[in-house]
Amino acid sequence: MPELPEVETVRNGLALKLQGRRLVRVDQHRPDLRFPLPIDFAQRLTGRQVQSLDRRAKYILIRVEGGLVWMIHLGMSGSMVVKPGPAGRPAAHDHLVFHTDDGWVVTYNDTRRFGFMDLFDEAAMDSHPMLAGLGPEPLGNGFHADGLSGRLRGRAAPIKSMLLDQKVVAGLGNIYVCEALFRAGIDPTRSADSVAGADAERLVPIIRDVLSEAIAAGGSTLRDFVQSDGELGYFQHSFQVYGREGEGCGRCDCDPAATGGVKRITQSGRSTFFCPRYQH
DNA sequence: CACACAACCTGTCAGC
DNA sequence: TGCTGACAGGTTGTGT
Repeated sequence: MPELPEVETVRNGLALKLQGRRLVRVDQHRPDLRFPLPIDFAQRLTGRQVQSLDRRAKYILIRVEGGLVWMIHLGMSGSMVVKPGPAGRPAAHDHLVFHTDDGWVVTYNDTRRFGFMDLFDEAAMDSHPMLAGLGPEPLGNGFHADGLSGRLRGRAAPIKSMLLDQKVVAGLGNIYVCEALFRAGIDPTRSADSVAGADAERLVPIIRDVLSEAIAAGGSTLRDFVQSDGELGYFQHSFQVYGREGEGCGRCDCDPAATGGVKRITQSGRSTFFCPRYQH
């Protein structure tokens, strides 16, 4: 499911219901997600007030009373859905259920269990292994052409793979990398090094635009992704290449029946969608 | 060090 | 209907 826009959408929805509320009960239905949950996770969260919700890359970082940070990563299939209580029977893969003092119920569901959570002291944030070493936020001031070029220069790996690397830029995933490279007319198989310079300069604002538009649309809804309020994001209707193998790309006037349209290839084990006639 | 690939886990869909 | 294989939005760890 979730790349930066989806995680931001979830953070927003959670903030509306959780900020300032106290967690009066936490039901934990299994000891682990992708990794073991911290010792006494549910017990340590119970009774604490939620202070603020932030996002870094694809992580949701929730400050709770007592100087703790509750970290959530949704993995591929995780969701946090908020509903008015009381809670019914947990559905399949409802691994954690959080109850607020004003009667809302937040359920973490994750079929594939690639997601994970942590709970640690605020002071340990900078050195947290999942957060240290992340690249700049693509929507922040720290993301700029000079910096991006610096990280791409000398790298032989394909630009597609480099942009998926969270150390290069934090928060992009398979969909938005494909879409950004398409909009920029950059062939995903080109070496990262060859994109440093003028192409990186064009790419930076395009990445910002794609992400901003997706956030404004409430993210993309694929398969079972739902926002925390149960609404559906609709940015998937704006995809120009992702998931559109064989269709016309809409930018070049090629006839998909004759040229094959959008192509799907595999790079570093992930599907890449692109138009070989429009992207060079 | 840089890069490719398998693994983690479950579900769905296409093809036979 | 049922089986098999491919594939799915991410990240980590291993191997070359």
